[in-house]
Amino acid sequence: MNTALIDSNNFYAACEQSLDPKLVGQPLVVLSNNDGCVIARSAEARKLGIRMGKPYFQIHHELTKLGVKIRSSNYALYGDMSRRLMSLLAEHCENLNVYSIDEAFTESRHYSSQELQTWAYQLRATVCRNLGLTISIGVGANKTQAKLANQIAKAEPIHAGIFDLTTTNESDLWLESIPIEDVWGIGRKLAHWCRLKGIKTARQLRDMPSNELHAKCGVKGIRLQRELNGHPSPTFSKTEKQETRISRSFKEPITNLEELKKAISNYVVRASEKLRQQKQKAGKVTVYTSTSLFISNPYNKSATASLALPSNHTGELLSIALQLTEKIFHPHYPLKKAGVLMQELHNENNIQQNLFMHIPLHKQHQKENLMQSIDQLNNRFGAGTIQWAACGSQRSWTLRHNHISRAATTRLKEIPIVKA
DNA sequence: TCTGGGGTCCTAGGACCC
DNA sequence: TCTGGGGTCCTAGGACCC
Repeated sequence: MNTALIDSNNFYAACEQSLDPKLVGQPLVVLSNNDGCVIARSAEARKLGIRMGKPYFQIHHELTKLGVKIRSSNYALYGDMSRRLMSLLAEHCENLNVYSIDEAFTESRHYSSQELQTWAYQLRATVCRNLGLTISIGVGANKTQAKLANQIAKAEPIHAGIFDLTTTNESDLWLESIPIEDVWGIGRKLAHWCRLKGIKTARQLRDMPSNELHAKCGVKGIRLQRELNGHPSPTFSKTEKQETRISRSFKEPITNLEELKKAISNYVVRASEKLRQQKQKAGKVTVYTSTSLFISNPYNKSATASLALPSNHTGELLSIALQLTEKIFHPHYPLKKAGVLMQELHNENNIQQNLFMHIPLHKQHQKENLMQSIDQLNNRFGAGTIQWAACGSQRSWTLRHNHISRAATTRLKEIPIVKA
Protein backbone atom coordinates (compact mmCIF):
# COMPACT_ATOMS: atom_id res chain seq x y z
CA MET A 1 0.00 0.00 0.00
CA ASN A 2 1.38 3.41 -0.94
CA THR A 3 0.58 6.74 0.63
CA ALA A 4 -0.66 9.85 -1.16
CA LEU A 5 -0.53 13.39 0.13
CA ILE A 6 -3.14 15.75 -1.25
CA ASP A 7 -2.92 19.44 -0.52
CA SER A 8 -4.40 22.65 -1.74
CA ASN A 9 -1.94 25.07 -3.34
CA ASN A 10 -1.47 28.42 -1.57
CA PHE A 11 -4.56 27.59 0.45
CA TYR A 12 -5.39 30.87 2.23
CA ALA A 13 -4.65 32.94 -0.86
CA ALA A 14 -6.68 30.53 -2.99
CA CYS A 15 -9.66 30.79 -0.63
CA GLU A 16 -9.61 34.57 -0.96
CA GLN A 17 -9.37 34.25 -4.75
CA SER A 18 -12.18 31.74 -5.03
CA LEU A 19 -14.42 34.26 -3.27
CA ASP A 20 -13.36 37.37 -5.09
CA PRO A 21 -12.75 36.84 -8.81
CA LYS A 22 -10.96 40.19 -9.04
CA LEU A 23 -8.07 38.60 -7.16
CA VAL A 24 -7.59 35.72 -9.58
CA GLY A 25 -4.28 35.99 -11.41
CA GLN A 26 -3.19 38.84 -9.13
CA PRO A 27 -0.24 38.93 -6.74
CA LEU A 28 -1.88 38.55 -3.32
CA VAL A 29 -0.62 38.06 0.22
CA VAL A 30 -2.52 37.05 3.34
CA LEU A 31 -1.35 38.49 6.68
CA SER A 32 -1.33 36.87 10.12
CA ASN A 33 -3.36 38.20 13.05
CA ASN A 34 -2.75 41.86 13.83
CA ASP A 35 -1.66 42.17 10.20
CA GLY A 36 1.70 41.03 11.55
CA CYS A 37 3.45 39.08 8.83
CA VAL A 38 2.95 37.31 5.52
CA ILE A 39 1.53 33.80 5.98
CA ALA A 40 0.34 32.98 2.47
CA ARG A 41 1.06 34.15 -1.06
CA SER A 42 -0.57 33.59 -4.39
CA ALA A 43 1.63 32.08 -7.11
CA GLU A 44 2.01 35.54 -8.62
CA ALA A 45 3.21 37.02 -5.32
CA ARG A 46 5.70 34.17 -4.95
CA LYS A 47 7.09 34.96 -8.38
CA LEU A 48 7.69 38.53 -7.27
CA GLY A 49 9.99 37.11 -4.60
CA ILE A 50 7.86 38.02 -1.58
CA ARG A 51 9.04 35.91 1.31
CA MET A 52 6.97 33.92 3.78
CA GLY A 53 6.97 35.21 7.34
CA LYS A 54 8.14 38.74 6.48
CA PRO A 55 6.77 41.40 8.86
CA TYR A 56 4.23 43.48 6.99
CA PHE A 57 5.49 46.84 8.30
CA GLN A 58 8.88 46.15 6.73
CA ILE A 59 7.59 45.48 3.24
CA HIS A 60 4.35 47.33 2.97
CA HIS A 61 5.77 50.11 0.78
CA GLU A 62 7.31 47.57 -1.54
CA LEU A 63 4.03 45.66 -1.77
CA THR A 64 2.16 48.85 -2.66
CA LYS A 65 4.73 49.68 -5.32
CA LEU A 66 4.43 46.22 -6.84
CA GLY A 67 0.64 46.40 -6.82
CA VAL A 68 0.29 43.40 -4.50
CA LYS A 69 -3.20 42.92 -3.05
CA ILE A 70 -3.44 42.45 0.72
CA ARG A 71 -5.86 40.45 2.85
CA SER A 72 -5.99 40.06 6.64
CA SER A 73 -6.46 36.45 7.64
CA ASN A 74 -10.06 35.29 7.77
CA TYR A 75 -10.02 31.99 9.65
CA ALA A 76 -13.77 31.55 9.59
CA LEU A 77 -13.57 31.43 5.80
CA TYR A 78 -10.54 29.11 5.64
CA GLY A 79 -11.99 26.73 8.22
CA ASP A 80 -15.22 26.48 6.29
CA MET A 81 -13.47 25.96 2.94
CA SER A 82 -11.31 23.30 4.57
CA ARG A 83 -14.36 21.38 5.80
CA ARG A 84 -15.80 21.47 2.29
CA LEU A 85 -12.53 20.32 0.74
CA MET A 86 -12.03 17.44 3.18
CA SER A 87 -15.55 16.11 2.84
CA LEU A 88 -15.21 16.20 -0.95
CA LEU A 89 -11.86 14.36 -0.78
CA ALA A 90 -13.34 11.79 1.61
CA GLU A 91 -15.83 10.81 -1.08
CA HIS A 92 -13.00 9.94 -3.46
CA CYS A 93 -10.22 8.64 -1.18
CA GLU A 94 -9.69 5.58 0.97
CA ASN A 95 -9.01 6.10 4.63
CA LEU A 96 -8.54 9.86 4.45
CA ASN A 97 -6.40 11.18 7.28
CA VAL A 98 -6.72 14.96 7.63
CA TYR A 99 -3.32 16.32 8.61
CA SER A 100 -3.79 20.08 8.58
CA ILE A 101 -6.19 22.74 7.37
CA ASP A 102 -5.15 22.15 3.75
CA GLU A 103 -3.56 18.68 3.65
CA ALA A 104 -4.65 15.08 3.97
CA PHE A 105 -2.94 11.72 3.61
CA THR A 106 -4.74 8.83 2.01
CA GLU A 107 -3.94 5.23 1.18
CA SER A 108 -3.16 4.65 -2.45
CA ARG A 109 -3.34 1.20 -3.94
CA HIS A 110 -0.66 0.16 -6.36
CA TYR A 111 -2.38 1.62 -9.35
CA SER A 112 -0.77 1.33 -12.70
CA SER A 113 0.67 4.62 -13.71
CA GLN A 114 -2.22 5.14 -16.12
CA GLU A 115 -4.90 4.41 -13.51
CA LEU A 116 -3.32 6.79 -11.04
CA GLN A 117 -3.20 9.54 -13.63
CA THR A 118 -6.87 9.10 -14.44
CA TRP A 119 -7.98 9.07 -10.79
CA ALA A 120 -5.82 12.06 -9.88
CA TYR A 121 -6.81 14.05 -12.94
CA GLN A 122 -10.50 13.57 -12.22
CA LEU A 123 -10.10 14.45 -8.56
CA ARG A 124 -8.27 17.67 -9.43
CA ALA A 125 -10.98 18.62 -11.89
CA THR A 126 -13.77 17.94 -9.37
CA VAL A 127 -12.14 20.00 -6.61
CA CYS A 128 -11.45 22.84 -9.00
CA ARG A 129 -15.02 22.86 -10.31
CA ASN A 130 -16.73 22.61 -6.91
CA LEU A 131 -14.48 24.82 -4.79
CA GLY A 132 -12.24 26.79 -7.12
CA LEU A 133 -9.14 25.30 -5.45
CA THR A 134 -6.13 23.68 -7.13
CA ILE A 135 -4.79 20.56 -5.46
CA SER A 136 -1.49 18.72 -5.82
CA ILE A 137 -1.05 15.01 -5.30
CA GLY A 138 2.16 13.21 -4.37
CA VAL A 139 2.50 9.45 -4.01
CA GLY A 140 5.27 7.61 -2.16
CA ALA A 141 5.99 4.50 -0.13
CA ASN A 142 5.22 6.42 3.09
CA LYS A 143 4.28 9.86 4.39
CA THR A 144 7.76 11.35 4.07
CA GLN A 145 8.05 10.23 0.46
CA ALA A 146 4.50 11.36 -0.31
CA LYS A 147 5.45 14.82 0.99
CA LEU A 148 8.51 14.93 -1.26
CA ALA A 149 6.54 13.69 -4.25
CA ASN A 150 3.98 16.39 -3.63
CA GLN A 151 6.70 19.04 -3.75
CA ILE A 152 7.99 17.67 -7.03
CA ALA A 153 4.43 17.65 -8.36
CA LYS A 154 4.16 21.36 -7.56
CA ALA A 155 7.63 22.42 -8.63
CA GLU A 156 7.63 21.03 -12.16
CA PRO A 157 4.73 22.20 -14.36
CA ILE A 158 5.30 19.16 -16.56
CA HIS A 159 3.77 16.91 -13.86
CA ALA A 160 0.51 18.88 -13.86
CA GLY A 161 0.22 18.64 -10.09
CA ILE A 162 0.64 14.86 -9.85
CA PHE A 163 3.80 12.88 -9.12
CA ASP A 164 4.43 9.27 -8.08
CA LEU A 165 7.85 8.52 -6.59
CA THR A 166 7.14 4.78 -6.51
CA THR A 167 6.95 4.26 -10.25
CA THR A 168 9.90 6.33 -11.39
CA ASN A 169 13.30 4.69 -11.97
CA GLU A 170 15.02 7.91 -11.15
CA SER A 171 14.03 8.37 -7.55
CA ASP A 172 17.65 9.03 -6.53
CA LEU A 173 17.82 11.88 -8.98
CA TRP A 174 14.59 13.33 -7.66
CA LEU A 175 15.74 13.05 -4.04
CA GLU A 176 18.96 14.77 -5.07
CA SER A 177 16.87 17.68 -6.38
CA ILE A 178 15.24 18.36 -2.99
CA PRO A 179 17.22 20.80 -0.82
CA ILE A 180 17.71 19.66 2.77
CA GLU A 181 15.61 22.59 4.05
CA ASP A 182 12.58 21.22 2.21
CA VAL A 183 12.58 17.79 3.83
CA TRP A 184 9.60 17.25 6.14
CA GLY A 185 10.94 17.21 9.70
CA ILE A 186 14.08 19.21 9.00
CA GLY A 187 13.62 22.72 10.34
CA ARG A 188 15.94 25.70 10.47
CA LYS A 189 18.26 24.40 13.17
CA LEU A 190 18.70 20.92 11.78
CA ALA A 191 19.09 22.20 8.23
CA HIS A 192 21.90 24.44 9.42
CA TRP A 193 23.59 21.51 11.17
CA CYS A 194 23.26 19.37 8.03
CA ARG A 195 24.73 22.08 5.80
CA LEU A 196 27.74 22.37 8.12
CA LYS A 197 28.32 18.65 7.64
CA GLY A 198 28.00 18.98 3.87
CA ILE A 199 24.55 17.34 3.73
CA LYS A 200 22.67 19.44 1.20
CA THR A 201 19.89 17.27 -0.24
CA ALA A 202 17.27 14.71 0.71
CA ARG A 203 19.37 11.98 -0.90
CA GLN A 204 22.46 12.87 1.10
CA LEU A 205 20.39 12.82 4.30
CA ARG A 206 19.11 9.36 3.41
CA ASP A 207 22.66 8.09 2.87
CA MET A 208 24.44 9.74 5.81
CA PRO A 209 25.66 7.61 8.77
CA SER A 210 22.69 6.75 11.01
CA ASN A 211 24.67 7.00 14.23
CA GLU A 212 25.49 10.66 13.58
CA LEU A 213 21.87 11.43 12.83
CA HIS A 214 20.75 9.57 15.92
CA ALA A 215 23.19 11.44 18.14
CA LYS A 216 21.90 14.76 16.83
CA CYS A 217 18.16 14.23 16.57
CA GLY A 218 17.32 11.03 18.36
CA VAL A 219 14.65 8.63 17.19
CA LYS A 220 12.99 11.23 15.00
CA GLY A 221 16.06 11.40 12.78
CA ILE A 222 16.21 7.63 12.47
CA ARG A 223 12.52 7.38 11.58
CA LEU A 224 12.96 10.06 8.95
CA GLN A 225 15.92 8.23 7.42
CA ARG A 226 14.03 4.95 7.38
CA GLU A 227 11.17 6.56 5.50
CA LEU A 228 13.52 8.14 2.98
CA ASN A 229 14.71 4.57 2.42
CA GLY A 230 11.18 3.43 1.71
CA HIS A 231 10.11 1.79 4.99
CA PRO A 232 6.41 2.24 5.74
CA SER A 233 5.20 4.95 8.16
CA PRO A 234 3.68 3.89 11.47
CA THR A 235 0.01 3.09 10.81
CA PHE A 236 -2.63 5.79 10.71
CA SER A 237 -4.28 6.21 14.04
CA LYS A 238 -6.96 8.64 15.06
CA THR A 239 -5.80 10.18 18.29
CA GLU A 240 -7.62 12.59 20.53
CA LYS A 241 -6.22 16.07 20.94
CA GLN A 242 -3.62 16.40 23.72
CA GLU A 243 -4.07 20.07 24.41
CA THR A 244 -6.07 23.09 23.31
CA ARG A 245 -4.70 26.57 23.30
CA ILE A 246 -5.98 30.08 22.69
CA SER A 247 -3.44 32.87 22.54
CA ARG A 248 -3.22 36.26 20.91
CA SER A 249 -0.93 39.22 20.63
CA PHE A 250 -2.46 42.51 21.69
CA LYS A 251 -2.80 45.51 19.43
CA GLU A 252 -1.61 47.75 22.29
CA PRO A 253 0.53 46.48 25.18
CA ILE A 254 -1.28 45.87 28.47
CA THR A 255 0.06 47.30 31.74
CA ASN A 256 -2.78 46.76 34.18
CA LEU A 257 -4.16 43.64 35.77
CA GLU A 258 -7.81 44.30 35.00
CA GLU A 259 -7.14 44.47 31.25
CA LEU A 260 -5.09 41.28 31.36
CA LYS A 261 -7.90 39.54 33.23
CA LYS A 262 -10.40 40.59 30.58
CA ALA A 263 -8.18 39.27 27.81
CA ILE A 264 -7.56 35.96 29.60
CA SER A 265 -11.30 35.67 30.33
CA ASN A 266 -12.10 35.94 26.65
CA TYR A 267 -9.56 33.23 25.82
CA VAL A 268 -10.95 30.95 28.52
CA VAL A 269 -14.48 31.40 27.17
CA ARG A 270 -13.29 30.45 23.69
CA ALA A 271 -11.13 27.56 24.91
CA SER A 272 -14.03 26.14 26.95
CA GLU A 273 -16.25 26.27 23.88
CA LYS A 274 -13.62 24.37 21.95
CA LEU A 275 -13.38 21.73 24.67
CA ARG A 276 -17.15 21.22 24.56
CA GLN A 277 -17.09 20.96 20.77
CA GLN A 278 -14.33 18.37 21.04
CA LYS A 279 -16.29 16.59 23.79
CA GLN A 280 -13.31 16.86 26.08
CA LYS A 281 -12.60 18.11 29.58
CA ALA A 282 -9.35 19.58 30.88
CA GLY A 283 -7.55 18.36 34.00
CA LYS A 284 -5.01 21.16 34.01
CA VAL A 285 -5.06 24.85 33.07
CA THR A 286 -2.07 27.05 32.27
CA VAL A 287 -2.15 30.78 31.64
CA TYR A 288 0.82 32.70 30.33
CA THR A 289 1.83 36.15 29.25
CA SER A 290 4.87 37.80 27.74
CA THR A 291 6.27 41.06 26.48
CA SER A 292 7.34 41.41 22.87
CA LEU A 293 10.16 39.04 21.96
CA PHE A 294 11.95 41.88 20.31
CA ILE A 295 12.74 44.07 23.33
CA SER A 296 16.01 44.02 25.26
CA ASN A 297 14.72 42.63 28.58
CA PRO A 298 11.75 40.44 27.72
CA TYR A 299 9.48 39.03 30.43
CA ASN A 300 7.45 35.88 30.24
CA LYS A 301 5.67 33.96 32.91
CA SER A 302 3.22 31.13 33.19
CA ALA A 303 1.23 29.51 35.99
CA THR A 304 -0.53 26.17 36.08
CA ALA A 305 -3.24 24.64 38.24
CA SER A 306 -4.65 21.13 38.32
CA LEU A 307 -8.38 20.61 38.71
CA ALA A 308 -9.80 18.26 41.30
CA LEU A 309 -12.18 17.08 38.60
CA PRO A 310 -11.65 17.65 34.85
CA SER A 311 -14.01 20.28 33.48
CA ASN A 312 -15.19 22.10 30.37
CA HIS A 313 -17.46 24.44 32.31
CA THR A 314 -16.63 28.05 31.44
CA GLY A 315 -17.40 29.35 34.94
CA GLU A 316 -15.17 26.83 36.69
CA LEU A 317 -12.29 27.32 34.28
CA LEU A 318 -12.65 31.11 34.49
CA SER A 319 -12.33 31.21 38.26
CA ILE A 320 -9.14 29.13 38.17
CA ALA A 321 -7.63 31.05 35.27
CA LEU A 322 -8.31 34.42 36.92
CA GLN A 323 -6.50 33.35 40.09
CA LEU A 324 -3.56 32.26 37.98
CA THR A 325 -3.61 35.57 36.11
CA GLU A 326 -2.82 37.42 39.35
CA LYS A 327 0.31 35.30 39.69
CA ILE A 328 1.69 36.05 36.26
CA PHE A 329 0.92 39.75 36.06
CA HIS A 330 3.82 42.17 36.45
CA PRO A 331 3.08 45.91 36.45
CA HIS A 332 6.49 46.97 35.14
CA TYR A 333 6.37 45.24 31.81
CA PRO A 334 4.29 46.14 28.74
CA LEU A 335 2.60 42.81 28.04
CA LYS A 336 2.15 42.08 24.37
CA LYS A 337 0.73 38.61 24.38
CA ALA A 338 -1.20 36.18 26.56
CA GLY A 339 -2.79 32.79 26.27
CA VAL A 340 -4.50 29.90 27.99
CA LEU A 341 -3.68 26.23 27.61
CA MET A 342 -6.09 23.44 28.43
CA GLN A 343 -4.11 20.29 29.21
CA GLU A 344 -4.60 16.71 30.35
CA LEU A 345 -7.66 16.41 28.15
CA HIS A 346 -10.06 13.56 28.78
CA ASN A 347 -13.01 12.35 26.80
CA GLU A 348 -16.00 13.91 28.58
CA ASN A 349 -17.80 10.57 28.76
CA ASN A 350 -14.89 8.88 30.41
CA ILE A 351 -14.09 10.91 33.52
CA GLN A 352 -12.84 9.28 36.71
CA GLN A 353 -14.99 10.54 39.58
CA ASN A 354 -13.11 12.05 42.47
CA LEU A 355 -13.83 10.11 45.67
CA PHE A 356 -13.66 13.19 47.85
CA MET A 357 -15.63 15.52 45.61
CA HIS A 358 -18.83 13.80 44.79
CA ILE A 359 -21.21 16.08 42.91
CA PRO A 360 -24.83 14.96 42.75
CA LEU A 361 -25.87 13.94 39.26
CA HIS A 362 -28.70 16.45 38.95
CA LYS A 363 -26.32 19.33 39.76
CA GLN A 364 -23.90 18.12 37.14
CA HIS A 365 -26.69 17.98 34.56
CA GLN A 366 -27.78 21.47 35.47
CA LYS A 367 -24.32 22.81 34.79
CA GLU A 368 -24.06 20.94 31.50
CA ASN A 369 -27.45 22.18 30.36
CA LEU A 370 -26.50 25.76 31.07
CA MET A 371 -23.35 25.45 28.92
CA GLN A 372 -25.30 23.77 26.17
CA SER A 373 -27.89 26.54 26.10
CA ILE A 374 -25.23 29.24 25.95
CA ASP A 375 -23.45 27.42 23.09
CA GLN A 376 -26.70 27.05 21.18
CA LEU A 377 -27.65 30.71 21.56
CA ASN A 378 -24.19 31.86 20.49
CA ASN A 379 -24.25 29.52 17.52
CA ARG A 380 -27.62 30.68 16.41
CA PHE A 381 -27.38 34.42 16.98
CA GLY A 382 -23.63 34.95 16.60
CA ALA A 383 -20.62 34.73 18.87
CA GLY A 384 -20.88 36.90 21.98
CA THR A 385 -24.70 36.95 22.14
CA ILE A 386 -24.32 35.56 25.65
CA GLN A 387 -21.23 37.09 27.17
CA TRP A 388 -19.44 36.50 30.49
CA ALA A 389 -19.15 39.55 32.74
CA ALA A 390 -15.45 38.85 33.32
CA CYS A 391 -14.79 39.47 29.62
CA GLY A 392 -15.70 43.17 29.86
CA SER A 393 -17.38 45.18 27.17
CA GLN A 394 -14.55 47.40 25.98
CA ARG A 395 -11.73 45.62 24.29
CA SER A 396 -8.63 47.69 23.97
CA TRP A 397 -6.60 44.50 23.46
CA THR A 398 -8.38 43.17 20.39
CA LEU A 399 -6.88 42.46 17.01
CA ARG A 400 -6.04 44.66 14.14
CA HIS A 401 -7.21 43.41 10.75
CA ASN A 402 -7.54 46.22 8.30
CA HIS A 403 -7.87 44.14 5.15
CA ILE A 404 -10.29 41.39 6.05
CA SER A 405 -12.58 39.78 3.48
CA ARG A 406 -16.20 38.97 4.14
CA ALA A 407 -17.49 35.93 6.03
CA ALA A 408 -18.99 34.95 2.71
CA THR A 409 -19.48 31.27 3.35
CA THR A 410 -20.48 31.36 7.00
CA ARG A 411 -22.63 34.48 7.46
CA LEU A 412 -25.83 34.89 5.54
CA LYS A 413 -25.63 38.69 5.40
CA GLU A 414 -22.27 38.51 3.68
CA ILE A 415 -23.04 35.91 1.06
CA PRO A 416 -21.63 36.82 -2.37
CA ILE A 417 -24.08 38.26 -4.90
CA VAL A 418 -23.68 37.06 -8.48
CA LYS A 419 -24.94 39.44 -11.11
CA ALA A 420 -26.36 37.78 -14.20
C1' DT B 1 4.98 52.76 16.22
C1' DC B 2 4.39 47.92 13.78
C1' DT B 3 7.30 40.73 14.06
C1' DG B 4 0.81 34.95 14.15
C1' DG B 5 -1.54 31.11 16.28
C1' DG B 6 -2.38 26.31 17.31
C1' DG B 7 -0.58 22.04 17.53
C1' DT B 8 2.70 17.45 18.31
C1' DC B 9 6.48 14.84 19.97
C1' DC B 10 10.90 14.09 22.20
C1' DT B 11 14.66 14.75 25.55
C1' DA B 12 17.20 16.14 29.53
C1' DG B 13 17.31 16.56 34.09
C1' DG B 14 15.43 16.70 38.79
C1' DA B 15 12.97 14.30 42.49
C1' DC B 16 12.07 10.32 44.55
C1' DC B 17 12.25 5.40 45.54
C1' DC B 18 14.48 1.04 46.86
C1' DT C 1 41.13 8.10 51.21
C1' DC C 2 36.91 5.72 49.37
C1' DT C 3 30.09 9.16 48.76
C1' DG C 4 25.79 3.33 44.31
C1' DG C 5 22.97 2.51 40.75
C1' DG C 6 18.99 1.90 38.44
C1' DG C 7 14.10 2.65 37.71
C1' DT C 8 10.08 5.75 37.28
C1' DC C 9 7.62 9.81 37.01
C1' DC C 10 7.19 14.58 36.06
C1' DT C 11 8.19 18.99 33.93
C1' DA C 12 10.30 22.49 31.13
C1' DG C 13 11.92 23.48 27.04
C1' DG C 14 13.36 22.62 22.30
C1' DA C 15 12.40 21.46 17.65
C1' DC C 16 9.34 20.80 14.32
C1' DC C 17 4.82 21.24 11.58
C1' DC C 18 1.10 24.04 8.92
